[in-house]
Amino acid sequence: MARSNRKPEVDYAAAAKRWAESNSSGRKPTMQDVAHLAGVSKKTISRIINDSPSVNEVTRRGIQQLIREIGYRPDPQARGLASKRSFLVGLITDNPTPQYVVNIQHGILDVLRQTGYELVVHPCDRKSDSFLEDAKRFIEVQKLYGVILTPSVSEDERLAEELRELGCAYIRIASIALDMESRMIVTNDREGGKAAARHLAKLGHTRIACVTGRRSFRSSTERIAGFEEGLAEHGLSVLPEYMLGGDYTFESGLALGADLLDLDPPPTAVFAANDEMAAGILQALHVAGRTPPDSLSVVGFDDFETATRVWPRLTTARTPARKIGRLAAERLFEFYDGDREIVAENETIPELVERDSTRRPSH
Amino acid sequence: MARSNRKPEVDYAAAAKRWAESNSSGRKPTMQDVAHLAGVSKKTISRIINDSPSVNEVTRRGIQQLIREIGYRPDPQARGLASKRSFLVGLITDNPTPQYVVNIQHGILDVLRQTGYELVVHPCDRKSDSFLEDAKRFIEVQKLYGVILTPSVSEDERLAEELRELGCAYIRIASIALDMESRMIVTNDREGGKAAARHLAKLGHTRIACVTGRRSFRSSTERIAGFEEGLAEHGLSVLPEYMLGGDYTFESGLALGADLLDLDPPPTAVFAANDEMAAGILQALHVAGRTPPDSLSVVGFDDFETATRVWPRLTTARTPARKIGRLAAERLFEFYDGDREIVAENETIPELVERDSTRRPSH
DNA sequence: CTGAAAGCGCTTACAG
DNA sequence: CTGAAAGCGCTTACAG
Repeated sequence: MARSNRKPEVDYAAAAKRWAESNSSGRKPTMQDVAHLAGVSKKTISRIINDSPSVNEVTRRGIQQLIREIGYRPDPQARGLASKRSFLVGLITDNPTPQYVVNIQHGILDVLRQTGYELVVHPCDRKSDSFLEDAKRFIEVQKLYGVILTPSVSEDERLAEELRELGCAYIRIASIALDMESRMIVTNDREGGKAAARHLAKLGHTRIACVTGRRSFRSSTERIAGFEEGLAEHGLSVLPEYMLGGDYTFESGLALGADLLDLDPPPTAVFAANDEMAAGILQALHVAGRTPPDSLSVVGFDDFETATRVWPRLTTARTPARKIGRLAAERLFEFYDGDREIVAENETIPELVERDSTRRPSH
Repeated sequence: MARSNRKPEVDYAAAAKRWAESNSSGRKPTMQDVAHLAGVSKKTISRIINDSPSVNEVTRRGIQQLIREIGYRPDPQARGLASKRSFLVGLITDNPTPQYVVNIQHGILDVLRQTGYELVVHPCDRKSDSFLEDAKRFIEVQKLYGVILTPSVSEDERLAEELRELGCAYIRIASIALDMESRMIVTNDREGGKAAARHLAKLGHTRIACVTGRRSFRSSTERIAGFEEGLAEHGLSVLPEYMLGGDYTFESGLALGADLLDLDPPPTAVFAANDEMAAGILQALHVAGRTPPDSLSVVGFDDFETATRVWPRLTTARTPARKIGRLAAERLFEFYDGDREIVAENETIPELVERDSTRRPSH
């Protein structure tokens, strides 16, 4: 049984067996137990679970095996207390679209799973007076490992500033770069707007309306700006009176959809800055007895469930929310690892999905 | 400055001032600091933050004020480490409807906000081999204060058993009582099904179809059973060949909606066990060139966003998800407080919302 | 590459 | 009603 390496003194398999036999009570092993069984100090076990490079390779392998066999799980609370940093990732959102939020969550969890980190959700109201204070307390008290921010909280400069002061890693998901590359996932909504415009222009539309989100939402201004750029490529533009201001809700789409019908001459197509408003426009048409896309083509943005539930099914620019969540989480961990090179993507491009809500203008 | 009570020895306001002056570095106060300033032991501070009754009232008031003034926040990690219980509530879900999940989350957070507890989300796949093991590790490693389970994981007896063995408080949200009262929030889907049946019967429908969810989903069997009970009150029933088996997805509704059109004689109304399938049926009708509810009335279940996005807007039985989440969280904390009397509701009744997808049969 | 000592900020168990 | 001591399970900072 000659070993090819030194350090044959410790038989880790036997140690595991010893533990199993002496632990009839089913007590969970602690770092102390592992250290004792392996004949090393706690510090060495600590180095191993923290992936410190300075541990003898043979020792490391053996102890990793031992850890697996006896089912040792480091206590996140103890680690947190000692290191002043928890194993929790915070997701701060103020986005009202459940489909977006849940998909982002799933994307983040795709990365967190099996890492020992958990996701703590924190919806908030950015307009509340205590917003900043609440967020600060949440981050500080929980000693979050890092935070992921979705639009529109991601656009809040004061919150980003606060995070930096607290020394908390964060990733901002937004339609344009608002921060250093290592802290951004950019969704490039402008390109999605462009794609929507090109699609309508190619179908032959010329009298085209827009329903925007609030001006304070960067995603909306980007989507609309992209749309206008795309139209301009074809020598087209949106007349000022065809530019209607919504707020990303279905209800605003429903109300503005009715307004759209009163426009003279009527537009033959409309681009809504998100699917919820596009769905509202479709419903307004149904209420008025129209059968879209007969007299009006409608393009949305996001491609969440709503897009395929409505009739006709929406042509829309897709926001790949789950992927965005995944990228954000990957970047968060790279950021913190510091020296590892950043290789993950940090940008997504919306892709236009053509369905039944758009067709050539009928005349 | 005579005080009406003994214990005038400690001037807490002065103590707070002293802290503010001596703490120019901005260090967060710890329990030790508070104890020192108040001239008591840590144990007394501990009693106060844990609402222990055995503290002198005057002392308690003064120290609570002191705590507020110097901004002391107990460290959840340290508390967790010492007490072997974290300040985290887990939400274990395997429900694919984002609108449900997000609303439940919001309901739970309505209760958790300002308590210091945080919500950790844990979507899972109940069919996975490692499901039970994963859940166990999550609960154990994080030392969760408690867990809230939504359908269908809430229906898993092995998981409930596991939770009991781990000594972890839990609340099951389900359509019927599956556990002791203190561990259940019952949604009574059966009543919703009944209401749907009565509505259709009153409109004069007699040839009525059903689209069910999977038989393994209790909510579906309850909804359908309630529906049949409601019909029976009016001497009606669903013919076996009018009973179609879906799986709660939009896609299954779309496929079965097409099948519905081939039935001879055709039904004049259909009850789908959730909105997603009802939306699928509506779309199948549109695809076939029908204009519901002309030839077919459709009733759904849930009243999530989808219900009002589709055309015609769905008549449906409402699942008050946010309220359900709130009740579950309230119950979770009562359960743990032990001796407090349980007064919160533990049951919700779906309410029928009448919209445009149902009308009298046309003949 | 490895370890001994001290400490993170609380609670527990006990004593009075 | 209150407190002194020990300990929860780790990491840090230092030393070698």
